[in-house]
Amino acid sequence: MKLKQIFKTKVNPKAPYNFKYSTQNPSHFPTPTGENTDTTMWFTMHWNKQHIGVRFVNRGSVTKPVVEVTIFAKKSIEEKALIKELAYRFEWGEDYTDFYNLIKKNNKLAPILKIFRGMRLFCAENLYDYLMIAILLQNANVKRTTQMAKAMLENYGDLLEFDGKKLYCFWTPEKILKVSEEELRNLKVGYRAKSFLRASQDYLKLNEEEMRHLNNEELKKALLSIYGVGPASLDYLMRDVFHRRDALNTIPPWEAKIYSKLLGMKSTDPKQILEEVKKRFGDWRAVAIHYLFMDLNWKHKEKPIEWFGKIMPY
DNA sequence: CATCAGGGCCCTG
DNA sequence: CAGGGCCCTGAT
Repeated sequence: MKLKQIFKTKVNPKAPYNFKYSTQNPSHFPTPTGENTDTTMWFTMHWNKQHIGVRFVNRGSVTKPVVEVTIFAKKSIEEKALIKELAYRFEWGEDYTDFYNLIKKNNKLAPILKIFRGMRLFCAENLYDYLMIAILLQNANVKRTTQMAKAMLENYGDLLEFDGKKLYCFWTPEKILKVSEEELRNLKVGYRAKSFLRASQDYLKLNEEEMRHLNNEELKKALLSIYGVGPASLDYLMRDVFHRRDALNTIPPWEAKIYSKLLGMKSTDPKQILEEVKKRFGDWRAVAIHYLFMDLNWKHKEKPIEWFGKIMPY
């Protein structure tokens, strides 16, 4: 479906804000729901029962941040509420001063701030979309995840046309619940067919807006009540969708190998690594690991790092 | 060529 | 709490 421009405005994220590193993540598997350059980002979302297209253009600098936001849709949209939502998802108002103070003397993190100061932990997706992504990631490598995501989007997503781009919008829970498990299985998503359906049912009982105000324990309980969400997906959801800085409590084996190297540790035991990360970074540990992990991924993208390529073959 | 570990979660014992 | 089953990929 073709969308038209509804409004264009400028926002000022709290400085320092690094547009490039706060709008793209080289570790993510490729999805046809968004596109990036270093200065522009396009993506799709659902908002007030509408499909919308979003474009960000960097019009400022790290110390004087300006993001031009253009919204495409069919019908009118209330500007203020949508900008507030985007500010939440992209952390435009967040203050990382305490984190920067905490790592001032850290020999691994302090040096990379020269490049990454002003990077935020953004998440373009809402809870439902990210839930579907979490299920796509389970028990699958990047190749398989990408293939399943493509099949699902082509069959149940909506193709939006705006600003010369054609990008898919995720399916809605209502839409997917009308599809049979067998039909989903035909897309080679395996047992995840059941997870998509049951997670969609569970999601409809929740209120994402209210969940943002829950404390960690309450939020954790609510998320674990969703079928298909276990300890690993929980950390991702808490960190990305709900911006909890301390959402690092279970480390999968392959991540343990990476963090061990990044932190200069001998052990690759997930438990020991978690203890060390807690000791060094406390309640900022999810952010700290994100900074280290992004540094690694960007370096790998520019010039492949052998040991990392072996663990993470994208 | 066949086999089988690995990955994250649910469910049963 | 341990362990089987789900569904594929990729290493052996």
